[in-house]
Amino acid sequence: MSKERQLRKQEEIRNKILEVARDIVSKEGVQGLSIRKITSAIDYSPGIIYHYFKNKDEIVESLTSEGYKQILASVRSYKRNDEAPEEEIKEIFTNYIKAALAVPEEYKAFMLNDDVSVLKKTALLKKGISEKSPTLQVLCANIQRGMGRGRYAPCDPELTAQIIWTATFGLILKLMIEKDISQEQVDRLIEHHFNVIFNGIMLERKS
Amino acid sequence: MSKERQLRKQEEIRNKILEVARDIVSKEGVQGLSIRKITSAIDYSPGIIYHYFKNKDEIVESLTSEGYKQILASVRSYKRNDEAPEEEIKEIFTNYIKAALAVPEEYKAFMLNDDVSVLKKTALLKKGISEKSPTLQVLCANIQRGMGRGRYAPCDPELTAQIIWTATFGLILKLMIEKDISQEQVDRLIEHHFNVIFNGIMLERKS
DNA sequence: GCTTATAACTTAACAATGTTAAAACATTGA
DNA sequence: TCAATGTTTTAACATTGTTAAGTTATAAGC
Repeated sequence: MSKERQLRKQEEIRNKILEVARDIVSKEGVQGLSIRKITSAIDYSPGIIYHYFKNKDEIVESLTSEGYKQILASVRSYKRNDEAPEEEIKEIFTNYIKAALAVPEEYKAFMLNDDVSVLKKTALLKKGISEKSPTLQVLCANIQRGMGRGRYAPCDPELTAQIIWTATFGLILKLMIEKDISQEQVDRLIEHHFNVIFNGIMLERKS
Repeated sequence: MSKERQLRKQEEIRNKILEVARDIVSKEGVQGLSIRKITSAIDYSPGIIYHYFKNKDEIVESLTSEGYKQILASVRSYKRNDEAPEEEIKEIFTNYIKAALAVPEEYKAFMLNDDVSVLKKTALLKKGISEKSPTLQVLCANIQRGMGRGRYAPCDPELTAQIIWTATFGLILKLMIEKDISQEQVDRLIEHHFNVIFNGIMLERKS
């Protein structure tokens, strides 16, 4: 009768741990997180952690991948724009950027962790990349659409998607590291970022 | 009479410490570096470190900023190309990327350290940015040259330089995190990266 | 309701980390 | 040789993640 209640209680504490941990991470960064900080915040002894998690890494992984899921969730809503796929790309990635900037510590930890990073998962330059990352998938589809309509220059869509993706990734990290940057500056940078990606810096195409 | 000899000996040990530390970092990453690993490698006791360095951070900073200087040094040689400044840009940044890929751990630690990172120093969007970073400076000058000749679209050179810079930064990190990536793949990505930046993905300029 | 088995939690310790103060040793200059 | 200065070690401290053994609580069976 209490089997489910027991499991629910267990989940509850697990979530409490994650909640407190998330709080610490958002305030002091992922390196400011410690087992004892967590347990003292929930009035338990340090050892208890290992009843709910394998180790500290599992907490961090759980935390950051949840954060990334949240980012991906905020990307789902975008309006189809068949004539100008680049508008769709811009909208999707702008959402992605803003969502990432809302949880910078989680994002950095998730992306830069060699073991988990999406950057690693999306085996670069190999076919079928885009299936693993929804963002890359949509990006790829849009590029193909623009290409099909003769609006974009002929290219390898997956390769191009990777390039746009890494470029945007760099912008995000820059925005996170940079302090004292206003919302207007952020918007202006994003604007210019996509302007370069769509139009390039040159007036006439070469080669 | 031994004042200089003494200083030289001091410098020698300091360098030995840095050398050993660099070795550990290149093998085990910056997080694999520990005071005791260093001192046991040079057959000293842990405490000695603090005779030559303020603390561990100073070692890491010294290490990574040296690594970055080395990267910048490899960028100095490029051939002037007044008709096609983008070729110069491409050459400079390709050198920069390759040099960074040669010391990935140092580069990552240097760039992502909130306290030291160039990303922070180059107060974004403010006038006079480029003076602080030689790479940005040259990049900026090239953009202005291309613009002056009516080869590039009108833009804020400093802003555009920042965009190219962050985009390339993202590419570098991606290349570092991604394992099992061949030299050809790296070259192809770099090629495409600059192709997008120079030409954009669209056939005709919009807006 | 008592007993018992299982789950939840604490305690205390371990090893590894950065760091420091005091002591010991070495070297130099007079 | 002696004192002063510089160099290195020693031993400790506090903080980390982690674990094994013990303790307490909870639930199930009779």
